[in-house]
Amino acid sequence: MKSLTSKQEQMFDYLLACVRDEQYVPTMREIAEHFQFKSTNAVRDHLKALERKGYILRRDNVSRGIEIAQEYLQTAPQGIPIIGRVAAGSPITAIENLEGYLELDNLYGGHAHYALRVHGDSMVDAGIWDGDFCIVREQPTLENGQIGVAIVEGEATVKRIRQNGPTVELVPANDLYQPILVNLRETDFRIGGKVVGVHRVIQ
Amino acid sequence: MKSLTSKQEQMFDYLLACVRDEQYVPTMREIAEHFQFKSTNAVRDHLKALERKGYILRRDNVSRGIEIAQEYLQTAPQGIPIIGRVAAGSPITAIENLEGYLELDNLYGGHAHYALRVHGDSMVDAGIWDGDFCIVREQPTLENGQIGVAIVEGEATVKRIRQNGPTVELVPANDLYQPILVNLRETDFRIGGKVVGVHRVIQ
DNA sequence: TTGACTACTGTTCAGCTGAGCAGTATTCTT
DNA sequence: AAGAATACTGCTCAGCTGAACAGTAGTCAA
Repeated sequence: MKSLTSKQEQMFDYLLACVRDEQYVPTMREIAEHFQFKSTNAVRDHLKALERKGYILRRDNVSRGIEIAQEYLQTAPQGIPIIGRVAAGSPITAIENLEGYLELDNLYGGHAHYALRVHGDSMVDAGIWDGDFCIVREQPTLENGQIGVAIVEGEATVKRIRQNGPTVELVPANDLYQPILVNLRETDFRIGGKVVGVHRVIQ
Repeated sequence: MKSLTSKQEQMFDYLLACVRDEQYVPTMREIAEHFQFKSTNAVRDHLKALERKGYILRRDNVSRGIEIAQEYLQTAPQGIPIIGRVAAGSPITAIENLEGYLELDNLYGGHAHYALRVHGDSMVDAGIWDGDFCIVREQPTLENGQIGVAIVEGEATVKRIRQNGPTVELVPANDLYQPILVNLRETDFRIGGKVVGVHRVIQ
């Protein structure tokens, strides 16, 4: 994007502040007053420059018809910064270390996902601990042996799920527990989805 | 909040659509045209009602001076819905099962947090696997034995950290590895923070 | 030194804008 | 049966608004 002069930048910052912080687009006269211009034409020239350089869009002949270009309208980046290699000597969250942002909506967004809190330690060997949140993608079936949510008689549990004909085997990941066998002919059973993520809050 | 009549609701929905989806507050005449009113006074009456009931705020004598009340301006809830007990028979993501939303910014927001991708299996017995994201709260010290980020000669690793006088012990959570001893007098060492969360993406 | 660009002042003008008043009709509550 | 609220039409008016034109002054590159 083309660079702005210092005056143009001031004006753009003012517009951003108005539109983003208030929900409020100023008129040319309001802008003129803010910058203590004695003519609206000063504003007009600046707005023209900002439009030409792609920072704003304007609706002609419409009061308060200024629109901030999409790419400048973004709010602060969402999520937690992901740090890659730590550059020697620099503070750990320095920009040069930044690899991206960890954000659940971005990671799992778009499809039907939900989180389920795990009770008990039956899945510890799969790295799923008591109290962890399982992030589940809703889907009606699983490949044999995948970890998913089994809903047995309305009760949801996270297990490794294997189907053998009319019997579904819910296999814990902990030697202290035995697999649970569910007879599809006798028991109300459905699959709540596939576990696609695990989140643990410590302390 | 007071309830709206159906016409008032239509108008409020229209305003919400304009303001939220476009960045654009309509004039009374634009609203009148949209609803095919022949007089702006119909709009005026509705806006008055909406203002009286607290759904909007108005700037008097200002063009496009409509403001949506803060509580209605919220965008869609962020994060992944957390499902509690699954009500029998109902679809799993039904509202009655909803317990809240899993959202990293809410969980860890406010303070200086970052995420660090774990390489290797030295912390598997602590439930931190190869490829997991550790969510780290920046802090300069740890209590003895807490899991945190150790930065040794600019290299960041997640370990259980214990300090014995001039020596720091980086203890893996895996019997296959030996603790690493760091001499503070010889080695550049600092603590990158405390691990307060773990996130794993499966598949 | 010429021309392009930036950064304004000053003024005019058509048309937009919200506010206000006077009505009408309908529905709902008391 | 009466009053209040809703849901409009129709019209006027002061003041706001963006656009346009004619200037001035400074900077900067060719």
